Amino acid sequence: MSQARGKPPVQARGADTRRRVVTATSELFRHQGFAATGMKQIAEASAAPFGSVYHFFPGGKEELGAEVIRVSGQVYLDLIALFFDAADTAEAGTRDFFDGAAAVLRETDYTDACPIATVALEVASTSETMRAATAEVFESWIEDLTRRMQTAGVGAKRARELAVVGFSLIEGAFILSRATRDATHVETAGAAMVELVRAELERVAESGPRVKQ
Amino acid sequence: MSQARGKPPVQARGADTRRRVVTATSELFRHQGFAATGMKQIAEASAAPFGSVYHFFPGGKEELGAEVIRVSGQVYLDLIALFFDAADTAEAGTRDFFDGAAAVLRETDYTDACPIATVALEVASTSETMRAATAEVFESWIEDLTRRMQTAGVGAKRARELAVVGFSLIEGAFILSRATRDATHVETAGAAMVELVRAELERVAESGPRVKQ
DNA sequence: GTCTATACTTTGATAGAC
DNA sequence: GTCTATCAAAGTATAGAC
Repeated sequence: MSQARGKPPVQARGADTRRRVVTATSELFRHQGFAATGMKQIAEASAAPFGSVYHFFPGGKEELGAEVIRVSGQVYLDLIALFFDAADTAEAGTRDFFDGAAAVLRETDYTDACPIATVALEVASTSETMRAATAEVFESWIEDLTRRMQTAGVGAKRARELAVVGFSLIEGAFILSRATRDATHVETAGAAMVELVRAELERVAESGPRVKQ
Repeated sequence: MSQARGKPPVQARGADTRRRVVTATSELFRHQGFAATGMKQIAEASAAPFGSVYHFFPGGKEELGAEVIRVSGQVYLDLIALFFDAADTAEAGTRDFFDGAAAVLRETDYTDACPIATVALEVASTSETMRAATAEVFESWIEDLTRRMQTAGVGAKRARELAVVGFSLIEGAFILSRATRDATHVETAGAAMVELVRAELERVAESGPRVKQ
């Protein structure tokens, strides 16, 4: 995009390699975590020369890791948008998102849950730069969910509480479902979240119109 | 326990070494996870000779890991009992447990949350024996919480749902709080759980007595 | 930008003296 | 049961030819 005209696309292939490295690393992180993933394994999975990995990420594993966290965070943000924008209400969006997550979990043999939760726990007390990256991503999710709740009519403070609760429910249920290989836990957590959202919207519907009159 | 009588306590000192290895490994796992923890680091932290680690755990890192998961699970089960048995109601026990967890998180600079969550995510798709160990531990927690809810008067099905929701809330909030270094998330999740328990107990109080009359 | 070779460290694990 | 020495393999990272 930034090289739309003028400069020749000398980095066309390189940019593609970089993207492949990030994508492959993201999958490896989600599947086996940060510490268990080696740079050689990353190069192999990316179908990229080993040297290229360090060419694009001179900071090594930590720089690559932080980048992967940010990109994965954006992808998940887009996924949230996909579900909630397609739904008629915040309640329906919540339900569809949890049910969709449970379905994906089953389809992928319980490997495909949160792309960065494993890494987040691994680096929380061991790498300040990566920890900060996970914190930024999680905050962006919480803020997005908060905005959606507010749009649905929920007050700012309560909207953020619901966002934190929704995040916690799905992340915690992911842990339980992956460990037990039983996706119904995600559905149970989803049902609880849907009920919380429904109750809140009902409360808003009762007190909100009163103000408008 | 299996050598309560007959055999002399020839392994008295050895048993102590073994215990130190398990305890030290548990702390290392909680702090930095499974893959990032080395056997040599374990020996050093345990103040045990390297060879002794393999003497007690011939199966290597995986056998030691599974043992650590089980022991940590039991310790946490005792912690649940400590809080809930001291509380007058299930609602109070829930509140105290979440608030206590938040306090510990702050006191330990956000390292001391769930002892096995990091490992559980790491091994979920990479080690069947360790995955099974985490599943067993999580199930024991869920069952314990379910029983406590039932004792408080909640029906079996709903009691298990609340247990799953409580587990998910605290585990998910742990991820968020460790990443952002902000323990209020655990308190927010706790408040939501307390409200769910309170509402359920209220429902039971309204419909339950009717049966008894 | 690509790719190979290599430096250096650390890993999990084993053998064997004590 | 303790402790040291050692192994082969894998880890991260770098240098340098192309």
